Amino acid sequence: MVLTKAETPSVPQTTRQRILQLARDVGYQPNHPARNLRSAKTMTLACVIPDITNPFYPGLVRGLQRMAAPAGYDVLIYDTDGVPEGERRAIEWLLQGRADGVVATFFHMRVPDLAALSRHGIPLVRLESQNKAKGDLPIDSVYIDNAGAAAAMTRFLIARGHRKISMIRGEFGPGERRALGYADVMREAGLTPDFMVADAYSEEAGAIAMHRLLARTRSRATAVFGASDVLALGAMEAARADGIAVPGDIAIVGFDDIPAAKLLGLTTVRQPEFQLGTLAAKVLIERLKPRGMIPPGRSLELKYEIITRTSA
Amino acid sequence: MVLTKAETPSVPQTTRQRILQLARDVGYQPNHPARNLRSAKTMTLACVIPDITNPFYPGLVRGLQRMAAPAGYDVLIYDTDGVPEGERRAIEWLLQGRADGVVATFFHMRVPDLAALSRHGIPLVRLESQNKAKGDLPIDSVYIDNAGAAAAMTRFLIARGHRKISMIRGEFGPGERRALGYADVMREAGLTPDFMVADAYSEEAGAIAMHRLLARTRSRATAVFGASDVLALGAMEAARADGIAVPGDIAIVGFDDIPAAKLLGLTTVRQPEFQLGTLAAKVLIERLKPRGMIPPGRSLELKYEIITRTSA
DNA sequence: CTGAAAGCGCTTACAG
DNA sequence: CTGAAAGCGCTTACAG
Repeated sequence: MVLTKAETPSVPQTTRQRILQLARDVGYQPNHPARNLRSAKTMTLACVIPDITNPFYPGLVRGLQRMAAPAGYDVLIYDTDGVPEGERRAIEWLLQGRADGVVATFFHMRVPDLAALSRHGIPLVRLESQNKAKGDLPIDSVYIDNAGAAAAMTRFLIARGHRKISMIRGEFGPGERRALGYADVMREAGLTPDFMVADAYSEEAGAIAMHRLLARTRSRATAVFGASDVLALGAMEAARADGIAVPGDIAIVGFDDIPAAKLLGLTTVRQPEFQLGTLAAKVLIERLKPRGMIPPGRSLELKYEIITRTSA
Repeated sequence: MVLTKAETPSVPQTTRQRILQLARDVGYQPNHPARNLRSAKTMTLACVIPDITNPFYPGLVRGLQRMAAPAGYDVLIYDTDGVPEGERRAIEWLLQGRADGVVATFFHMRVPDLAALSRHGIPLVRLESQNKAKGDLPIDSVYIDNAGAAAAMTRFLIARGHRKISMIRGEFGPGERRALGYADVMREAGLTPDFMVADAYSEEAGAIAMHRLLARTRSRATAVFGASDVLALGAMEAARADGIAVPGDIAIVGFDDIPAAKLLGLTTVRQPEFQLGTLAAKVLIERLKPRGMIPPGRSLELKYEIITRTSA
């Protein structure tokens, strides 16, 4: 009792101190699994992302940890590779009760796929805007306005005089909404959206897409918008390999503002990844507190920022 | 029984199928915490690192996951910030039984600090060479020869005609052995080792150290060896900011070969981080298998490689 | 080989 | 307010 309660009026102070001292001497540590079973809590948060190797995510993870650790939560990482199979596997493991709550980026799973988590009482914070009906599932969202940010960046390029702007995008994930924002602004300006789809959010995929873009003989773009920094950086490398000057011959911009973007002078959209992490964790931990009724899912939007550097 | 055993000779095939189908229909998932308590296993591996935000570590984590997931293990991340307090906290949490085994990089903890883990039956794989006496603790090591690699890189710079070579190093962690390798070769060549200590393995710290180096009026170095890529990249940025050309005015080399090193043409030492991760996980999982006696700690060394690019 | 019982180490709800 | 008992959901060792 002395060990569990913060205060114990009935036990004399000296006895209390003796017990605590003894526990320390003997190296007593409460057994985590036993505690978990009895209290039906794992004190673990899961973070489901495509790939920790993408420099955007480590900052997010640190943000999660910053809030999780003081609250006593561990942080588990599941990489899905942005692939349906990977996302399904993550959900399945979570359904076994490996974590109390989840912060996740899903490229493929839709609300029906995620309903199982809610049914099992595992709250979910998504790192993307809830497109539409999440039914009345208590799923929260923490995100930036991807479409709006892509639109702003496209407007920036147009203002700089670019007319032929191509976007290198991933087929799934955040690239979808970014493509929307880009296409809208292009059409508004009387220009034609032009997409080159990369099959992953990796430098290699970005480089391949860029090579394909550069191989076109006529009507070549004067600016390329990478739907993520990793894609844009791959494109820069491809340009350099082909002897094309950036921004001299072609402008390149990205999205995310990963650390390497600064080093390479990439003009990009800054997402506050650390803040996204802390906020997501906060919302999740709040929801994990025992309470009467389950509040409806909230949507929390954070601000993005256009960072102008030398690549455009 | 049908649910736990892979085969059940006594139960008719049709009945077996019916049971399994029913379990699936009903969405049965074994309860993880209960299983953990009873079997005294958490089926999670912990990864203790200074900072997931340092681009060297995500690759390592992926390597761990690659081996861990198929074996049914989750991967937990603890960031210590390379600070004694952070490392102690990680050990304390692990002592509560939050993971079955640990892969770790400790900057400060020494064998006596780690003995508690062994006493609690939690195996540890360290990502650095065991300097000396680990007693007879069954602690494994997976690493590259940091001193040897730094020596090789220093020889490379000397062969290129450099005489005044400074090293920007972190005070603790892998920088210690790298500094040793560098200093040995310098002295052998009749040159004077020169250190600038950065107070973290971050770009900012690297840039500050570089500015200090560049501020020297006389006997300025012609080459700078960053004890890690992040430090070297910070130094490159500082040089650029000061209008110093790389490699024209000063050569810069690093250590790790993080993804950004390639993009920026940094000459560096390649560490096979993914392979370090898979190997560490393999060793750990092997040790976690129930068996009679506890084998002594093993030391496994992987190969490094000097990657020549344009910065030197 | 099978099935029923014990028990992992806690926390929580409950009787005193 | 306190202390002893029940029980979380499994797995494992054991009797039949």
